[in-house]
Amino acid sequence: MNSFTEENYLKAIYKLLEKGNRKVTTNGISGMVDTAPASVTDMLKKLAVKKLIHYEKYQGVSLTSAGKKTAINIIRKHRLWELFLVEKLHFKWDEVHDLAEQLEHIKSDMLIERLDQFLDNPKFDPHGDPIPDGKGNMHIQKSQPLSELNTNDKAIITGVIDHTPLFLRHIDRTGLSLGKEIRVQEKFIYDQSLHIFITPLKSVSHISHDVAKNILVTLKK
Amino acid sequence: MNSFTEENYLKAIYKLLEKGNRKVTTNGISGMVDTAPASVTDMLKKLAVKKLIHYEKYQGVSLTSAGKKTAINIIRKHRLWELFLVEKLHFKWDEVHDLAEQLEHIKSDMLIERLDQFLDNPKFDPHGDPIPDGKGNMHIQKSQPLSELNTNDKAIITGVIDHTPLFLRHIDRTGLSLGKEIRVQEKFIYDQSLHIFITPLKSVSHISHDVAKNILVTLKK
DNA sequence: TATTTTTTTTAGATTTGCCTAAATATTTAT
DNA sequence: ATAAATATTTAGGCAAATCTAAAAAAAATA
Repeated sequence: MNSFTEENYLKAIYKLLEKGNRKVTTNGISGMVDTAPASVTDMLKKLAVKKLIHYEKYQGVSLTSAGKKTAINIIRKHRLWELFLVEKLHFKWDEVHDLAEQLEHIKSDMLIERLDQFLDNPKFDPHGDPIPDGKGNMHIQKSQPLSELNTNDKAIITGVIDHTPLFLRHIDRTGLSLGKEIRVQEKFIYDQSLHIFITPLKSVSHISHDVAKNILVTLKK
Repeated sequence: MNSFTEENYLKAIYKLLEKGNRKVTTNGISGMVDTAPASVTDMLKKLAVKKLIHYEKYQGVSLTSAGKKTAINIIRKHRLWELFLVEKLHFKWDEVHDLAEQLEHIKSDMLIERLDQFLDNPKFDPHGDPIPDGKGNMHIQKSQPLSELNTNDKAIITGVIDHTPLFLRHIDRTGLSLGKEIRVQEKFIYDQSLHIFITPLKSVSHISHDVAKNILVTLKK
């Protein structure tokens, strides 16, 4: 059985690998788990002994298939709990991260199976991130930042890049939310900001480039 | 903030106090938390410094009001989670203890508030034990062991004394369950076993004294 | 009451996960 | 290609929670 802490390291490594990095660095992990690099080195050795990561001194790390499986399972648990909190306990999408961070470490396969059923085998969490199934498979949506759309493009909001509560609460104020259909009414050349028509609300929002970069959409042809 | 482990000690002490003991012993706690007496002594010192218990060398311990409050809150969380698992995730009543033992340590007042609401502010858990409210108050049912009933007494099953899965599963096989109305059809002098008529099922179960001692009922006049 | 038994505490270690400071590798820049 | 900067690892320690063995106190018994 892996400890709470080990699980957090594996999750951090998984997320860094996912973000493009093919080899993950000690410093990178250090930032992610908010722990001194020297401590990270200690843990890497431990995870290597347990065959959860590939690790060679100074060469960075990657996940073994066992490590990847563990990491994905934690992400599965995290996202299921987030959805539970939002959908059943009526938390807001900016409030659930830290709580799910605790709940994801509860040890019980049966619990997660039941939670999954209870939520009707959901494919996406409240931020639009895919929820891996019991085998680790997940639906990848082909999406792009809202900032890449052009005038008259139609799209659906499918996710966010920035997951901070500050950003999420900001989005709430714009009228945008997951699943909403939108149309780019105008894209301003000067600052790349956008006038977005939100179809179901029949209203228009002005979105800065900084915000648009952090919203993911799927184009509607 | 108290650690996972500290919380378990407080809960153990609370349960021992509840069971009649007015001063709780090191050995008693040791058995409860499954930890060597020497380790218990260490922890007691720590809890005393934190003013969660009253402790004097060799004199046993009791809870301060802060300690009691913490203990009751953990019990509240434990029982709410148990009910959630049974009622919403369809676990059986003999399956939820260990899981709730993990879940009870999740730190979030808001989570518990919401869970409580989600479950409609329940007063009792799946084993008939009272769920303390946010202020620590709980409904005490006046109940007695089934073994104390006499022929023709009518009663409702309201709880169990033995909480082990083995016992709980055994009860399931008898047809008895929480809330069921029963009548003592016959009490055998020889071995104190009982013939119990289960009103809603219109069926009769033979219950040994050992089992009857561990079932709690409320008399119907 | 004196002695034996039991309970509790102290002492000294261990493990996990973390730290800082110093040493060593690697990378970047001149 | 060498020097400077950065990244990583080693070394030595610390705190929490645990252990075993031994000492001390309390309780039970003769």
